[in-house]
Amino acid sequence: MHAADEATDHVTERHRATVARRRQEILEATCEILSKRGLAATRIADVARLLDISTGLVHYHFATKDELLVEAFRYAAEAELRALRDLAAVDLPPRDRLETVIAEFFPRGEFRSWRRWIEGWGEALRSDRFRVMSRELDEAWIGILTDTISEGVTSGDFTCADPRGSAWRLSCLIEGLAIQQVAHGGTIDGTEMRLLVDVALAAEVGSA
Amino acid sequence: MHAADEATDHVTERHRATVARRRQEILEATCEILSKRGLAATRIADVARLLDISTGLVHYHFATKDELLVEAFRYAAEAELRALRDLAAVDLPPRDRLETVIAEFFPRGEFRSWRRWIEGWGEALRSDRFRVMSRELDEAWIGILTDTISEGVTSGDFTCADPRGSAWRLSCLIEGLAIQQVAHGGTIDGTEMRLLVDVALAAEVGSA
DNA sequence: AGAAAAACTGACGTGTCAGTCAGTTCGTTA
DNA sequence: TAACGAACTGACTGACACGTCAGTTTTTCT
Repeated sequence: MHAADEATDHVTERHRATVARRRQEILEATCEILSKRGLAATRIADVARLLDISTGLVHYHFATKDELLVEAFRYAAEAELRALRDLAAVDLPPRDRLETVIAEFFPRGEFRSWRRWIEGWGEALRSDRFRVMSRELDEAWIGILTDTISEGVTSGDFTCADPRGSAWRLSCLIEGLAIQQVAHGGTIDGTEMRLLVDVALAAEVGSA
Repeated sequence: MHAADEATDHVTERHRATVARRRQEILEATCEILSKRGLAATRIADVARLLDISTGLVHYHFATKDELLVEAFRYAAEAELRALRDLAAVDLPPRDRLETVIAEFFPRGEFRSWRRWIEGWGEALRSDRFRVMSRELDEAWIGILTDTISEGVTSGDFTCADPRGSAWRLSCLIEGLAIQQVAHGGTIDGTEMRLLVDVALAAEVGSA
């Protein structure tokens, strides 16, 4: 049991939360179980136990398990997206901003986020709701990356004929590398991965 | 129900197959169910029904469901790898050979293979057996790609400082794009994807 | 205070499936 | 042709987990 990481203290004030508060608690707990046990092995009973509430209460807030999972997934992904947007809005030279955004996207620590995404893709193969959500969020991320590159082109810091194409290539490259690191484990480590991306980055937007 | 695609006629000679033959039949049937219903929804009863045999017989050949799934996955992946090796061994100019190998790797048709891989990565997050297998096979593919590029460098057809690095980048790029196409569906189509890869390809090994 | 609504419980119904096992059929060998 | 073992059956079980529901506790409204 590793203690606080992405720490959100569940077991807040005892009893009788508002709907909004409870929903959020349940979503956060679900994300925690989700990244620990995985999508297939996540049970409503696990979520309930983590919050020390009844399984009935989970169903009181979320009609079906599928609804709970989609909502939890979206909850986590939107938080990440907000963080990314904030980083992209910081007032820094284009190259530093691009660097910051990419660093944030890179797999780190326990890979909680990437584990979720990898399982999400699998789920998206069958579930319309998952596919639509996963796609929307991924496009939002590509959008941020495209804008960051475009601004660098405008300011003259980058040389790039097709910012959107470059954004797609960089994004997909990082996704592929993340799979190697997170799912396959150890084939490629963080440093080597960073090196591979930096070469591509130089080819896409020109070197510093 | 679409009829023959990747056609292998199950329901061969009735009754009393040899162990080897039966195992193979079961593996092929499992692959079929796997790409139709997905990993999580694949039941031993489905496999049995497809072959018109009892569930007991499936367990007679494969002790546990997990064993069946790993073996089926490996069975399919090794077949693909053999096909890829054959293509890489064909006597063609380096650039054509690289083109052929990459084209084979690209998502096509119903994406059966890619669907399997995407689900396999999810499974690899939890199962050691899946992780090891998935990683081995992916490395084998990288090996083929690296060799193909290296030979082109030796022959003077390609300009590439780091064939292995380029192979990793190209492979990961295609994986990422495959996810977009197969899991997200429609964000990017085959033509656009091909274009994105061609630009990267030119950057990695020089243009024709 | 009393009533009504909201938040919550926990036991239970129900369906599902992996895996078991005692027994049957078939091919092979002696 | 008898015996033996490999291939195979299909009914059964044990466990599990989603979702329901009748009832309980707490809060809010009048």
